[in-house]
Amino acid sequence: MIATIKDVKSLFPEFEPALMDSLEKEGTIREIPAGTIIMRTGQFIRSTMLVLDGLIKVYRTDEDGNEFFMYHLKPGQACALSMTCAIGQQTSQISAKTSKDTIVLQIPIEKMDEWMAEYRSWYQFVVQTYRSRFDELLQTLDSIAFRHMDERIEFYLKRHRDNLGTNIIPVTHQEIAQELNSSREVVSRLLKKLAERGKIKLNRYHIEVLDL
Amino acid sequence: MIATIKDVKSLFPEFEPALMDSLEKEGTIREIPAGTIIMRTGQFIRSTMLVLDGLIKVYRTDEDGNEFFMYHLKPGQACALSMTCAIGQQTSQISAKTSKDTIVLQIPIEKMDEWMAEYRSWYQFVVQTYRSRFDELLQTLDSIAFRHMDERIEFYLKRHRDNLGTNIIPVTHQEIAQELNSSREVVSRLLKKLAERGKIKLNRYHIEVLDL
DNA sequence: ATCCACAGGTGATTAATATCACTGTGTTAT
DNA sequence: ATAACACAGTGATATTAATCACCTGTGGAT
Repeated sequence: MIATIKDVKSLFPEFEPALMDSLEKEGTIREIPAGTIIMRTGQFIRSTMLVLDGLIKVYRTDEDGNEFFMYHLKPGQACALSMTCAIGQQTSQISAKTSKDTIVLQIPIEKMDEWMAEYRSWYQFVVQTYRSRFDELLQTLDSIAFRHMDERIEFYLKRHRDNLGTNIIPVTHQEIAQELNSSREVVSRLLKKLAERGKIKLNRYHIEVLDL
Repeated sequence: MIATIKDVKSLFPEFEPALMDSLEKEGTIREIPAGTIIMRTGQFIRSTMLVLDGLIKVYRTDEDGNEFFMYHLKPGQACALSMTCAIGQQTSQISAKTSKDTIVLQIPIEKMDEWMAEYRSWYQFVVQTYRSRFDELLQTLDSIAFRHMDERIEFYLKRHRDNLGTNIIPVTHQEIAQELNSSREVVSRLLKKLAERGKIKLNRYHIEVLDL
């Protein structure tokens, strides 16, 4: 436990000491195994989360069960879900799932509000979080609005490489297809072309990024 | 001038009196004719804006000059641009353009920050603004990710009807095509089908929404 | 050893969208 | 009045993506 509070300090170096104390007092460390669905449909959020370790995948779902990858939450980032779920969505929803074993610091939602007035560093962090989530969502929008499927797949792989911190992306063609709202066959064929151009190496259960 | 401050009161009824005073002291009323580009590419933002009257269209552009409609800003809403432009975008950018003659209250960006700590009602407004812009962007993402062009056009028309407050949408097929990143011919053909199904009525220079 | 589920490869076909070429029809400028 | 132009309609064709059908290979589970 001491160890994880130390982690908070190194992951969020800009937090002021008083805020660190409050975090230690009010926050709860939660360990979540890989593959756990943290959030599904428009369920009410009772807490906000700081990611300390691991990786969380945030995606959009529609009423027919289709999915669409939005962005990852990495250590040092906050779950921006609490800001979106408060609004009543009519058709589609947001879901979140751990991509790795993940450790989060859970903070009661009312503290989040209190601290905004109290701690300048918290305020700046929250605003920064809104901004960067918004910006990432815009990049996702760009890729789907302006790019063809092959480029979207490249973008998908780049993001995963960067966020996973490794060139080995453990993902099946089926999963990519789902998260880009395409079909496995299309993804398979386009991946093959990328492999032919030497950009990636295909393997069963994972893809190695060579040069993107 | 007195009239417009009154407008602020009725458009933002939740603002506390002290905040209203500050707004009157620090804010500048600016009148912008329809069709003015307020923001282009990632230019630095020096002020935030409250929309008092009119309508602002916010859209994304890419390096090839393609556009993509994101959402409208209506009276009573704030320009969320200030939150996105701070981040250095690499490829794409945000632009904003007045769809009607528009009146905004311009606020120096540093006040925006100061007031967050000072006025609870300002804080809540800003957070609410982030949330609703995010939510609208998600709806835009949904329509492009999960829907075909005909449904996207319907969604486009619905939004415009609601935000313009009239069934007469003054827009050419070419403009719709641009904002959905499609082509005029495709839009024309799909609009014709919508008209055949009695959902809209086509006219030169404008479209009348009948039943969507 | 056999069966089965799942990853993935591939050809054939269809659907959606984009592009090209051309037409007509009002508006505006000269 | 007429030329120039922007808006819009439409057939033909091309491209991109989705769907269908079917196949192989691999790694359990029994």
